[in-house]
Amino acid sequence: MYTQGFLTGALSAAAVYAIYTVLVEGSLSGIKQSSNHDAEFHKNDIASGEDILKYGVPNRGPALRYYRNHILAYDQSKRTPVWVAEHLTKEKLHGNADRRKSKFRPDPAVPSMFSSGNGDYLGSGWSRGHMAPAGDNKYDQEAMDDTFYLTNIVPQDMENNAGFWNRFEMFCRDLTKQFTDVRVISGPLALPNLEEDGKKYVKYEVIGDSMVPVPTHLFKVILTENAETDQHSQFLGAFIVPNVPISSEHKLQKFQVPLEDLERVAGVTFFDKLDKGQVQDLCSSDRCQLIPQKHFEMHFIGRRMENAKTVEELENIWNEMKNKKSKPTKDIKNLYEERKEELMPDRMRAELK
DNA sequence: CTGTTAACC
DNA sequence: GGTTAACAG
Repeated sequence: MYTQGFLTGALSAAAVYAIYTVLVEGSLSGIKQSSNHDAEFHKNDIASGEDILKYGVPNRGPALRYYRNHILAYDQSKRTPVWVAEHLTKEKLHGNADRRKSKFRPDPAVPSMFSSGNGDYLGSGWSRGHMAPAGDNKYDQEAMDDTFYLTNIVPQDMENNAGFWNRFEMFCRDLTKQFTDVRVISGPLALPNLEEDGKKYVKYEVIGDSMVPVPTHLFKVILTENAETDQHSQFLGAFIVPNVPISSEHKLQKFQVPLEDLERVAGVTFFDKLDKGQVQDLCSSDRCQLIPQKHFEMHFIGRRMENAKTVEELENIWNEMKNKKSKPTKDIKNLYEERKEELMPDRMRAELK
């Protein structure tokens, strides 16, 4: 397609035909055409793989790696995953696994020359973004620990990671409330950019001594189904999100793309064995709503209030929120009053009486 | 929840 | 270096 476009754009139709006849038919130079009659000759001419690969195949391709609760294809030349697949269920989202007990570290199974290190990310300006989220593995500490291997990590914009992408991951988890099975495949992309000279270039920063590529975009493919009900209704959505801060004004659907478009740029097909004819659009019926930014903020303000150790700290959180002009919800206000009462020293309480 | 940085032994 | 505490979206 590209070749044809290039040729017809640069040359006349007659010239194109001339080139065609030279290359394919060999009519002008008298080159003997190869035909099906020669097939046997070529067949015998094929070298034996045993000979060529006597000393093994180059071990540089994407390799499948299996962990407790996710599987990924790892690109050793980029020190990042190509894709990471996981299976979300309600059960896996509940438990006592604590991310504070986990540490980012290289997967010991990956040769160090093909692995990134924490030092690559330190001071780089980019955060270590999980592809399989830690929060999807509350049921098991070791499964959560697995997600902290750097094989599962890509350089990600901090605000994107903590904000939009975070809410995107929450959205995936919330889907388990409607569906028994949620399958998610995530990964980095390096997409071409149209530059001033009118040409497209793939350009990305690399960080640290390992030169870890900073993806221009991240993708997710989500497939949901209900095993319990007889209806085979499955829903699928593919998304490409730029690796930059994304304001809460943007809806998730803005980043939805046809699955094939993603597959084309990712160089991978997803859910190959799925009968796509039966599958419906995940985002139909208004199903692709991220949790509202306000609820998102209030959730963490609530957590901070619960952890506040002094009245001053509590007041600071309260005032900080007010300064941001985000009005507290009723729950937050109740929590504030509650904590205030709890943290109030006995003597102060006595003085009030 | 998502993370980083600074300080410490 | 590994762990802890404080901080930020």
